[in-house]
Amino acid sequence: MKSPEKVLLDKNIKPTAVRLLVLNVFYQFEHALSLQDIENELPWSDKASIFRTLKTFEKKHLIHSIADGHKAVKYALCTEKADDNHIIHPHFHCTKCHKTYCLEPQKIQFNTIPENFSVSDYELVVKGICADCS
Amino acid sequence: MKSPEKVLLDKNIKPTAVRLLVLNVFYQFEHALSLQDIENELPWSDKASIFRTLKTFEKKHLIHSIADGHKAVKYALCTEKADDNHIIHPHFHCTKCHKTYCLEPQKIQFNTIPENFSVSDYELVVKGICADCS
DNA sequence: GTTCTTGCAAAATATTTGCAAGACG
DNA sequence: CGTCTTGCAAATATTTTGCAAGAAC
Repeated sequence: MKSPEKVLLDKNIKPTAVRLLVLNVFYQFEHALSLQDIENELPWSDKASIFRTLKTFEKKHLIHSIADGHKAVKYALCTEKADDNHIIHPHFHCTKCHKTYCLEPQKIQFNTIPENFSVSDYELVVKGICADCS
Repeated sequence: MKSPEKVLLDKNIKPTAVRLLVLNVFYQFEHALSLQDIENELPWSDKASIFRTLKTFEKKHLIHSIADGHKAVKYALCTEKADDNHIIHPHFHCTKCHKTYCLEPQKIQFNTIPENFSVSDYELVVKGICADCS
């Protein structure tokens, strides 16, 4: 298990106090987190700093954002994975508790893209009821 | 071609002035629209009324919402389609002009859903560059 | 010193509700 | 009358930026 400091350094992110705190929050939860979720976990940190930390993490591909359609955008750690074509990044959004989970990446075939549209990424949100709620 | 009034009546929505205006805006555009987009098209209508119109349309399944991760939620007309299992509802989000298009529904096989998670819907957002921007 | 990060404040953007007047049956 | 719809105002929620102090190199 890599130390949090090393995780950040490997991504070329300076391991500052706020950043380590935010990263640790991600390690604590198995589901995706909104800015508000993280602020709730870190009441003594400033929301703007957390916001900028998330943007930094996202730019450096340490986390990715997920639009699950419920309230704010959520964020989750990126999985180590070759960014191959036609690899889909699936998430599961529970319509009851509104938690969003990352699922295993999966290859798909998809062939209804119109002419002259070029694809860079696929984002799938599966809606339903999670194990905790059923 | 059904008249707008009939479209609303068929969905059990009373065809009022604001609702017809909003519906017509959807007919005018081939891409998905945010609340703000619609307000811009209807400067003499009240945003709250448009908002409630969208919620009504969504509840009656005349339109559906799309979270493409860019700014506000967008809405688009529902296609006539059997709500079969494993039918995916794909949208294309252009990362340059930020327009979101509906793509043709497509059947997929998807098998990385964990135990005890029950699926009700799949929503796919494909990211890339649209024909207008390339 | 120069660059980067942080906290505080506040602006900007987006969503949602309360309420009363009017429309409609 | 009773229900539904609308416009106006305002509350709430969410995202984003400006700026100055301090930390890091």
